[in-house]
Amino acid sequence: MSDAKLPTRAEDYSEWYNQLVLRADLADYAPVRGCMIVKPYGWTLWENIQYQLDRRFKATGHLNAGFPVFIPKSFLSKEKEHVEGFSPELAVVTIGGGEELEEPLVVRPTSETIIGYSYAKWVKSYRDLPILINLWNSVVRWEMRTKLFLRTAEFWWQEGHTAHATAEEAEAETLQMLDVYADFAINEAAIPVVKGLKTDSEKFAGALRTYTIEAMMGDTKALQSGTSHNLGQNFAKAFEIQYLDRNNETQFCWTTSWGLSTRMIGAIIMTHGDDQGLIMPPRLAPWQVVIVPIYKNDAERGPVLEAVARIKAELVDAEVRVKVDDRDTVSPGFKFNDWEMRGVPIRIEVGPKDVQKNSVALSRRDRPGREGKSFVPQAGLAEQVKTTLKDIQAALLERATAFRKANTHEPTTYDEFKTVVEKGWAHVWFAGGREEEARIKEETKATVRCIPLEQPGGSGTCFYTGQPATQKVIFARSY
RNA sequence: CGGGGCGUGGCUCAGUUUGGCUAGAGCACUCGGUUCGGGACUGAGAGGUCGAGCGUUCAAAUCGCUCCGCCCCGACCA
Repeated sequence: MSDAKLPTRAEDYSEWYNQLVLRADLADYAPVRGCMIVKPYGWTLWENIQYQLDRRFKATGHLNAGFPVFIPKSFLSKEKEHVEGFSPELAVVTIGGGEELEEPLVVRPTSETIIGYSYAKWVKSYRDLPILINLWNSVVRWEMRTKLFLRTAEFWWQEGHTAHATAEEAEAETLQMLDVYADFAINEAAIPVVKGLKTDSEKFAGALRTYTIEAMMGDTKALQSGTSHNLGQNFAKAFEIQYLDRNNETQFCWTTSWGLSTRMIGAIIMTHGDDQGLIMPPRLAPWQVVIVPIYKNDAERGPVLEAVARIKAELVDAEVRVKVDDRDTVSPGFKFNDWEMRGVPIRIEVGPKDVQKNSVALSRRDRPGREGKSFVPQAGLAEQVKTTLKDIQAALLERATAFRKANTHEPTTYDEFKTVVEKGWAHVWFAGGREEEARIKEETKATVRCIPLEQPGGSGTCFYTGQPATQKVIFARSY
């Protein structure tokens, strides 16, 4: 497991990340190029993410459904931009049951097309609308360069697909789900995000508009952490999703789609992790508390384990997710480092002295070393733990927000801009288009992450073209 | 697909330049003993077609050719 120190983030951020994912036991490499195996500890985190998203989807009227992993190849071609966007990264099945297939099947890279096919069958009348469906599944995109959780050939996600009678409704849905993502990121994952609109060159293939939540990672690069697309009538027209309105006139639907993936796990790692390892936000942590029993001999062992069992039961009653590390084969010191690597928010040590004094040692993962360690009475421990978990959750969000603020700059010239995007975000007035974006990317590796929904108002001078600009955008290097 | 690097026990690597003894080390693993409040110590043990194939040679991890795989950098991306 964890036998030595991680490289520090300053030494080699990429290597820090790679080793952490493996050593925190989140995931492993698969025998298939670019694919990953999500291990139980990582999958439990994903389940907690799923639960928090799913309850929000349900609360906004969506239901889950299952759709096929195979999509007829011809479906992909029906929407022009969509096929252009996805063709290069498709996995295609040409043989089934030993026979060459009449029509090759694409392993779904996303389900807009097969959804379009189905919705066209299901929608006849304005009374059938809206359709509000979400899918929990995995999709495959044959990526050139992969990195665990951030970009793999197969990844797990949810994809919501809705169909509406009007453009206004579709836009409202798109923005509502963007809000759901932002609320989830901020309040569950403790990751501050910027809600914004993607530029044309960054939007989803086939969408009218793409909205995004963008987060700053520990190396100041940006990570697109969730997207919500207003598909307009593009897919409705390609798949003939039509209905009769109140006036008995045929209309095309307006559709949306929105997704958030296991990439969020990468975001959690890179937002909160430190040189000791992971720091799990308490609300999503697989284990919120780990209890390490400490004893020298059999005489001490009994009473200690008895106290541990009692404390565990109290925490479980208080609905705290708690793990007792009763491994006899490794030392307490090893366990401390191991669980710090894995990011458990609170560690409780129970030793002979604690048994005598009815106390425990309680350590907060967000404050390493002595500073985060205190000795607290066993009486009222459950309440103390719940309060501390809330504190940690708040502290993580606060720290990440301060970090983002400290690394977001407002350059006004291209020279300043070039320096700034080496090590942070640039929040700038911008009047350029596709061509300017491409040139800036070429020269600085930075791209427009989004046009934030929250705008200062007024106008300014574009840092690049010198033209008057009416909006500020965020430029950054990204994953 | 272009440029660079690397393939030796589970992992990290030494050995390859200059071919030559039974292919080594550390970590991890198994069994025993002592330990246990910040990554324990010790004794014994198990584990290797040296990425694959062909060739050169008395002799190949080591030299040559071919292939395969992985990593890094670029072009593409939730």
